[in-house]
Formats: sequence, structure tokens, C-alpha cells
Amino acid sequence: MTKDIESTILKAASSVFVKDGYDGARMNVIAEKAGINKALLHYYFRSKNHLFQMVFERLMHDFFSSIYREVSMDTDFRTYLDNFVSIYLNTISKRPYVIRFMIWELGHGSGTVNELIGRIMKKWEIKEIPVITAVQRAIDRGEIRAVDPIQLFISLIALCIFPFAARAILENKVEGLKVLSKEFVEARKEAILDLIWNGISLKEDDR
Amino acid sequence: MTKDIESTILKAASSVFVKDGYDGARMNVIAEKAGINKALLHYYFRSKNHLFQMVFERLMHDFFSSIYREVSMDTDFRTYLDNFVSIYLNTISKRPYVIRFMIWELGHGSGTVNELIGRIMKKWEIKEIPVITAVQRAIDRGEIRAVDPIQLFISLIALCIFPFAARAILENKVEGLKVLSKEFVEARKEAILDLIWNGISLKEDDR
DNA sequence: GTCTATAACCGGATAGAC
DNA sequence: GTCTATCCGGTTATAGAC
Repeated sequence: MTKDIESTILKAASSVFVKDGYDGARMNVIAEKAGINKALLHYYFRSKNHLFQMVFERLMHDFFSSIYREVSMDTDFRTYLDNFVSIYLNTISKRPYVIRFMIWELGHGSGTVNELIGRIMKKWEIKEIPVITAVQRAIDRGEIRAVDPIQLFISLIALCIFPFAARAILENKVEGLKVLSKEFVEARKEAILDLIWNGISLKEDDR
Repeated sequence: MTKDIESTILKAASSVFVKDGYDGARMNVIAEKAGINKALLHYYFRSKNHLFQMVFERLMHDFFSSIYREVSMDTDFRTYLDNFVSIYLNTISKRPYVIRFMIWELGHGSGTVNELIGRIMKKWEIKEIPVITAVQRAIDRGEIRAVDPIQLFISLIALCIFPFAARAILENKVEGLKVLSKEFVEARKEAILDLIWNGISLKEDDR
């Protein structure tokens, strides 16, 4: 079926683009990986650029929907935080290369990609960022200290993403560290929650 | 002087490689930027690969020496933390593209770059990571809670680096955010120190 | 739809004059 | 040391048979 081969190609293309980036990726490598030849690749996806855009949009959609799906807001903040960190780390650790790829490709001021991200954001109708909303509400309710919600949002994402983005450097620098191991991912979850929760919970004086 | 033109070339090459990566960089663009032509470029730096290695090593050296220079260990941990975060953020915000570049290029399992980082580490004789040592000592002295030093090290770096690595996405998602502005950098310093310090300081119960 | 062959182009590298 | 002209391999893309 035609749908079948298209999805095979997209899968092959994803793996190559994510690893080598747009400039480093080679159409013949993608073709081989998909079990076809270059001509057929162009038959299905007119050009490298076009194929890239399909892949990129698909990756972003997959990534963000994995995360923003099913983190319920209808809980106290502590529970929200637990769920968020757990889901975020699970999602990322299953797609360790994607983060690096996104940081790289999104970093080009190049219009192409920026239009893409704009379109995707609109498509999902994401107006405000859920985490920021949740933080603000927790502050209003007196569940946490009055920190800057945007800074806390950035910190939270940073703590989750960084070890995977910088995996190569970290594993090189820290003896025996295996970022993708089940043990590290779980330890990381605990460390993040411990740091954040202690970092933002109300002090004795405030109560 | 020959030293002069070499440094001009390296400067031009740095800016191009850092923005476009190895695969995306073009020798003629570098040549133009340096005010010479391709032939001369090859005369001074045999090949693209060789030029890249010079640039890469220089960038890493510049970056790490900026940071590990002059953060004195002979203070209490709170002061150490203040200094570290301040210097780290100043260094990064002056080289916003370098982080993205390093994450990308170091992410290739490709031997070339991994050998490079190995050589550089040896060159500086970095055996243990200073931050980890400092954290461990602070714990031993009872200055902070007994957290995992490696996790805290990762968290600290993550909080400093991430906003600059993910600058494009953040500025796109958060209305009006200007990561490189003096105001943001200063606000970020405070937010990091506030979060970390509250996150690791001794609780009432422990005293 | 699928393939082989090839066009068209680009970019790193070199030859050789000055 | 510096330049122009050119080579040559590799890569995207297409033509055209089946």
C-alpha cells in the first residue's frame, strides 16, 4: 500500500535527519535505509527540502503531543510536578537524539524552520504554556513561594532536557555515567523533584 | 604578518562553523568573510577538516578556560555558587551560539570529535570536575543537605546553559523574551541561585 | 510504481602563473 | 604569499524504459 511505503520512508528519513541534520543527511542513505532507491524517494517526496519538512513537522508533533497529552491540571501542584517530570523524562529518554536535533535545527534563524514552528504552534492552538499557568495558579493558591513563573518554567524544562541534550559530553566527563539507563532516568526524576520542590516550597517564616 | 591572517581566518571560520556546523559550512563563505579566496584558505589550513579541528579546539579551550579560570574554591559554598553562576552566565551570554554548536558537534559519536575532546581534557589535566568536588566538600562541612553531587552538578549546568541553547524556541514560545538581554541574564542569575540555594539548604528539621 | 542511467550542479581541493 | 582557472568527486534531481 502507498501509505505503507510513505511511512517507511518517513521513518528512515527521521532517523537519518535526526542524527546527521539537514546538511549532513544524504538522500541515498535514506533510500537505502528504506529499502528503495533515490528515484523512488524523489517520486514520493519531491525534494530533500520537502522531505525534511515532513519529517520535522512529524517529529515536533510527536514530541510535544507526547508531553502535553495527559498531564492533568486538576491536581495540587506537587502532584502536577511529579507527573510532568515523570512523563517528560520518559518521553525524552525514548527519543534521546531528537532534543539535540531540535536545538540544532531550530537554532538557524532560517525562515523555513521558524515558519514551521509557527504553523505547528497555531495548529495546536497553544496560546499560553500550560506549565506557566499551573505555576501561577499554585502561587495564587499559596501552594508555593512567589517565584517568577517564566523562570521556573525555563528551569524545569532545563533540568529535564539538558542531560539528554548534552549526553555525549556528560558521559565523556563523568566516569561510568549512562544517561539512557533506567537507573539514571529514575535517579534524575528524583533529583529534579527534590531540588525544585525544596527550592520553591514555602519557608517556615512564610507560614 | 602571517600570524595576523591566520587569526583572521580562524575568526571567520569560527563564526561560520558555529552557525552552520561542519556539514553546513562552506569554504568559500569562510574565505569571503576573511577577505581572501579559497586557494589561500587551503594554503594556510590544508583542508576543511583540518581547519575545523583548529577552530573546534580553539573554541573549546576558550570556553572552558573562561569558566574554570578564577572561580576560587577557597570560600564558603554560597559564595562559590554565586561566583560560578555569575561567571558561567556571563561567559555563555557572550557566546550564545557556541553552546548549540558544541551540543550538536559533540553529539556525533564520530571518533574525530571524541578524540578531540579527550585530548583537550588531558591537556588541561582535568581529573575530577571542580563543581563536584566543591559540592562534596560543602556536604562534608554541613553547609548544605546531602544531595547527590553529580546530579547537582548536572542541574547547575543545565540551569545555566539551557536558556541559551534553546534560545530560538524559547523566544518563539514566550512573548517578548530576549534571552541575550542584560536584564534577562541578570534575572536568570537570581532565579538560579534562588532555586538552587533553597533547594539544597538545610531544612529546619536538620539543624 | 519502480528501476537504471544520466544530467546538472555544487563544493573541496589543486595547478600553475605572478 | 596571493591570485585565477580548473579539476574532480559527490549529491540532488530528472529522463525515460519497463
